[in-house]
Amino acid sequence: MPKPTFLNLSKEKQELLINAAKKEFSRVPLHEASISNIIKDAGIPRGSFYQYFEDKEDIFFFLFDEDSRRVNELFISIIKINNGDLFASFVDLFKSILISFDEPGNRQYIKNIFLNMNYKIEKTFTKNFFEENVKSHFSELNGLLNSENLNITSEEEMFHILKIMIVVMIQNLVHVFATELPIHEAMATFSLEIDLLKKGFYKGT
Amino acid sequence: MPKPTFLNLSKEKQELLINAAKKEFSRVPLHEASISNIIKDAGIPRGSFYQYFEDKEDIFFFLFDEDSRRVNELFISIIKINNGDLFASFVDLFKSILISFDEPGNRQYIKNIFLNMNYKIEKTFTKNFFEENVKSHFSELNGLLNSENLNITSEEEMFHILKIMIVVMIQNLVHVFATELPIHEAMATFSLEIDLLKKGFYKGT
DNA sequence: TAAAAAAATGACAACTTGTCATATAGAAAA
DNA sequence: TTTTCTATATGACAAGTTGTCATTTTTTTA
Repeated sequence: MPKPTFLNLSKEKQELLINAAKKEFSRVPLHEASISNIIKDAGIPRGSFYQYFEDKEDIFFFLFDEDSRRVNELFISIIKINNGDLFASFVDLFKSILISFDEPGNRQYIKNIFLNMNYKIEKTFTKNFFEENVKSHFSELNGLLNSENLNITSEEEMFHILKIMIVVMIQNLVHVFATELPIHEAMATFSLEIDLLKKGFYKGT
Repeated sequence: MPKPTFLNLSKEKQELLINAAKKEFSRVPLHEASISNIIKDAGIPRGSFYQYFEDKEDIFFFLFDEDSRRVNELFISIIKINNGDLFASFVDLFKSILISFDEPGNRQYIKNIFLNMNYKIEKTFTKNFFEENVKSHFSELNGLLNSENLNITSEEEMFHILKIMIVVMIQNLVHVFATELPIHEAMATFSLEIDLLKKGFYKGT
């Protein structure tokens, strides 16, 4: 979380820093990013940076939390369009993220994030779907989704299904960003895996 | 990959370095690890380190590749015990890994790895199950697994099922290591997710 | 035993990072 | 409008890091 001092800054100065940070996080992943580069690019003195943020993780997660919140909003709207169809919604979300990857300024930034998707980053990404502080939010999601055709007996199972869908989607995204797989191939693979999840791995005899 | 010079070293000197590295990777995750600490602990001059390894990633993956190879061997033996039952085997593997986590020297080392499980680490872990250079190995796995009761129509689907099972297992492991969840609770959660995967998310109407 | 190749060594330049004493600006009080 | 107090800005600095490379030492080869 940025310190209050940062929030008191003018929008312009805030953006100056944000842009410099995004540029650095596009160049290299978080753990290789250099605060020196960010302040040089933003043209602010070193001491000021530490007046605004704890460290580079702090500014990184400030950016990323915003990004993942946007993805979540997108997901909510996609679910509505699909009348609560969980599977169709994930396929659409997947495609939307792939398309945004092809937008000019995003490519390296997104790639650096996904190829270094560790616990903390994944948790930030996922918590906007349903966690602790957002518990009420999970209910919102739960209300939007059509669970009629889902093979579940409790809300807990619904939670685990979502968890699995998300991790499978993330894994597919990582794979795409790592191998620069064309969109249509990525879509085919992801759809195949979603189908497997739908029908189940086990064939009762 | 270590340089030839390292492999020419006596086993004792190799272990000296390996142990120092493992100690450092137990203290902090890879990206925070310091070569200075490793060489100080091993009592070798700085230049020597670079004679043996490219950088800290190099020695990290030398260790981790060995670790994940051991896990794979374990997995193979577990499958045999379970007569090729994919689901039972994953549950057993999950439990084995949890138990090894409770062994003294391992705890922090394993935790640091799983909480920073990025693409490269996951790929190293996974490749020993079935990838490119080990393609023949996937066939071995494929031969061991009992696919009679699996809901698949091709070897490709089998590959995707394995991929999903692994990523779900990893996600559960990460969760356990992050929250210090007791083994029995972890087992319950993982079993529940495996059951969901078995029966499928979609209820045909 | 002399020459050539391989390995060991540690000082060094070129970076990092986070801190802190000091300077400056802004707001509140007198 | 001064004075006082508080918040912010600043950049030099200590303490650390990394990878390199000229030299020395050891081992092989001829």
